[in-house]
Amino acid sequence: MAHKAAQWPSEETLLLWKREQARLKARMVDRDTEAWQRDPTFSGLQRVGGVDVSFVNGDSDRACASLVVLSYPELKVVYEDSHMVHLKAPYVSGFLAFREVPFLVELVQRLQEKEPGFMPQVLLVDGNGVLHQRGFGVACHLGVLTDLPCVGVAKKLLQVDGLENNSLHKEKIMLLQAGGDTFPLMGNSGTVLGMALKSHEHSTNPLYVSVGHRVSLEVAVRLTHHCCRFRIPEPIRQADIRSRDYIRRTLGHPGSPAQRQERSQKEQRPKVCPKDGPGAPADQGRPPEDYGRDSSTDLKDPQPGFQEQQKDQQLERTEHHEDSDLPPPPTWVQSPP
DNA sequence: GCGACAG
DNA sequence: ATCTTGTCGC
Repeated sequence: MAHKAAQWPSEETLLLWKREQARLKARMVDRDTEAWQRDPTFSGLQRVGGVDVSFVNGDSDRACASLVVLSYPELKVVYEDSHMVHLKAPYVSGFLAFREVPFLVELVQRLQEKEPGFMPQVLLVDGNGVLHQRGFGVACHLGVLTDLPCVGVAKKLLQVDGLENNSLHKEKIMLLQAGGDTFPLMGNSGTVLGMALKSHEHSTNPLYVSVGHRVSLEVAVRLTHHCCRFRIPEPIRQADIRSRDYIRRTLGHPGSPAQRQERSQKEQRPKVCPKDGPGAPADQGRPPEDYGRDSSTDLKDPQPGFQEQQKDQQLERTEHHEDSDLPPPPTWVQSPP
């Protein structure tokens, strides 16, 4: 009995969600607040985090949430925490945070409690920041709730405030030459909501970078670019790779009975090396029901459009084997600062 | 009915 | 987000 699939939120729920976004938005800071952000070389920046949530096949509510921390500028993984979760809210464009953010916050809290020395100085988030229907995407949401500097990095343009992925936009993309090239995403309001970034020399489709929290757009873009070994910034890419890997190791392949060894949620190994697995503290057993917001399901159809995206991904596949392998990993590879 | 739709 | 093999290119 899989937990029932979430249903489409009621209008009332959507109203509450919008109100929550407006409330939290008042706390968002859209400028640089850290010393390293002012430095041309980001001197002082040592840890960059990345978060992602990967899903289980057809299950609309089972997923693996991952938080990784990479050293900067080496971009080596120094901390990892992957964790199976039960999603309670459906995906609704404009409300991604209500689906994923509770689990991302939990990952940050676990890090704060167990290895505060590994707390990232900035977090790259898979999704938008202020480039959003109401100027408060998941990167802003996570940033405000954790008070960590956050950058929104989306792979597709969210068409809001007059922004359109039309022929004009595609022309601008074609004009991007070298990795690091950008063009501003100006909404009808005249505000620059974000930047399209050619993140890699051989990358066709740009990334859409926007401010999440406690960072300027300029720094957000420069940092994102400096984190790209491939099209997707390494912190997000590693979080994605490891969360997907965790699912494959834990659930095995759907069609093979040999992999029936399903570890239930107890098996979640937090991180640090002490061979003595601390197991689950005691927090994930009973989530407060008054999550307030939840419900409903929804799935999107893939659109038969561009085939270029796969080109970039293939480029990554051909070379990512250098670090994609991780046995039952000891989470971090460096000594605490 | 048609188009849009971060992850 | 997820489903998947081969294929082309350096």
